Amino acid sequence: MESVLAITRALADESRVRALLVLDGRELCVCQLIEFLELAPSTVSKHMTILRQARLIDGRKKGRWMNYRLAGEHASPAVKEAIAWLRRSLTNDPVARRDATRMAKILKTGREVLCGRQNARRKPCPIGSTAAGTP
Amino acid sequence: MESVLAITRALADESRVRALLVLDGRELCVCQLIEFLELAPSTVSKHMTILRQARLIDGRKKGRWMNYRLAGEHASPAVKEAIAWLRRSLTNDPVARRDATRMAKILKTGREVLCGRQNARRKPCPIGSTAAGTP
DNA sequence: CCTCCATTTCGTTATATGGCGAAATATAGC
DNA sequence: GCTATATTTCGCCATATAACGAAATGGAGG
Repeated sequence: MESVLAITRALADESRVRALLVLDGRELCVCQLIEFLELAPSTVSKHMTILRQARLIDGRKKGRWMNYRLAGEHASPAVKEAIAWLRRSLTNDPVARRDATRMAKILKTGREVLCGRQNARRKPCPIGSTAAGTP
Repeated sequence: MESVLAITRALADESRVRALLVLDGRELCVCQLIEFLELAPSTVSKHMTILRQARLIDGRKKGRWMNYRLAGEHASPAVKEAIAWLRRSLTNDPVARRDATRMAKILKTGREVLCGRQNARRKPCPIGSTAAGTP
């Protein structure tokens, strides 16, 4: 019961739902999620922690950068089905569509703008290997 | 997006999840749910309101008694799939199993004990037509 | 070692939420 | 009309939660 409640509670916040949807099919770094959600870094970090504790996402550190992606094939059936449910239920949602467009732009703007947004004069995120713009 | 969040938020509480599970395949009256959840009548009423607003359940009044059941075939795909997800994810859950056993007993004890529990010297709930002990 | 940078953790604050009891409302029977 | 009863609504309270900024931590490079 607790694992199911961890999932439902993790999904009970709009920012976390939106984050999960843009994580579909790609790995993103915290800095990209911060840009996307337009929240403070500490807030995004906490949201990611909640999603991770519910096992909805996996995180891996690459140098200074922390990447997150949706739970993969090793995930429990409950997790997999919850993610599938979210995806199906919000496929035609206007917010989700607008988010997808925004995220595409964020991935394009990439390095210079991205980290610079959060702290002036910051060194850009390096390009990662999994997705364009992901460190 | 709001309807999906209404669903996820409704599922983010253990009592509401447990109520949904015992509503599977049966219609129950508030008094039975009060007995089952061991919460105050006002609390159960509020939980049911949340579930109803998320369209996860339907309610209908029968005289003084209010019956609730899971959303039926008219429900949205998101609602249907969320309920199915819950059912599948908690099929073997010990809490859910214990709850099912308890609810079977509550249905058996029926009228005399049920309403009497909540207010001494109360008239028993009349027997309903949909399930044993449901008004 | 240092400085710089990304992220997490911590503490605070405003708001939301789950619980209760009391009051209000709705229904039944006389 | 009345009384009795089931349920909902309201108000209150304790706790949880989402947001923020500051501090702490972890990693990179010199």
